[in-house]
Order: sequence, then structure tokens, then C-alpha cells
Amino acid sequence: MVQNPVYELIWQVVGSIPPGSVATYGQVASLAGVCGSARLVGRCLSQLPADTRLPWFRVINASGKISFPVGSDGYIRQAERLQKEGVVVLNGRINLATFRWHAGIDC
DNA sequence: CGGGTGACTATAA
DNA sequence: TTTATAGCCACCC
Repeated sequence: MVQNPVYELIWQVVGSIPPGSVATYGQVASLAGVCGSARLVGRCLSQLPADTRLPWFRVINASGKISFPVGSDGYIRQAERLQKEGVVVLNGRINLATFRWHAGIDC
């Protein structure tokens, strides 16, 4: 059950990230209208069910890396899915060319 | 109410 | 480039 209506918005934003592209937590937060609450996005994603259809793997941190310890289960799953989508992941870092995704950012 | 935590971020050294 | 610090916000005890 979700008490915070912002979660719905966050899910919507995450779901609107085009295949082959990625966005940062802060970016998603801004698009969801909660600029500055990147942690909220991370928390939101952490609550997603394992069988969710949401492309949570297209969300990474501002450093352009996967926000999981290298070698962890989550890291492996995310890196694998990203590469499957055509995103280049090298040493945990995402190719800057992948950040081409832009959307109306209201902050 | 206070303190700790985390799939964050910006800034400084 | 990498760490260290401080700010951030919702949630849990």
C-alpha cells in the first residue's frame, strides 16, 4: 500500500524512460515534482516487486554508475538488463552518450 | 519527539 | 580520480 501519492508519479516517470537510455535518481525526482528528493526515488524503487514491469534498471545515480555494490545481486541484474537494452556498462559506469534522454524538467 | 538508515547529490580537498 | 562531509527526505524503531 502506498500512502505517498508521489510514488505513482515516480513510477510513471520511470516507465517513460525510453529503451536504451537511462536517467538519474535526481532526474526522476525532478520530473515527478519532488526535486531534491532523489532518495525518495531510490526508496520507491527498492519497494518494487521482483516481477515488476517497471524499467527500474534504467535509473542510476548522478555519478553515472549503478547504485549497487559491484558484484551484488542487484548490480548484476541491473547491468545485465541494461546491456540487453543496448546500454554500454563499463566498470559499473554508463556511457555518457546514453544520457541523451531529455524531458521537460520542472524544478 | 529523537536517532538511525538508505537503489542520492553537490561540493571541497 | 577518489574520499570526506554535509544536506537531503521518507521511513522505522
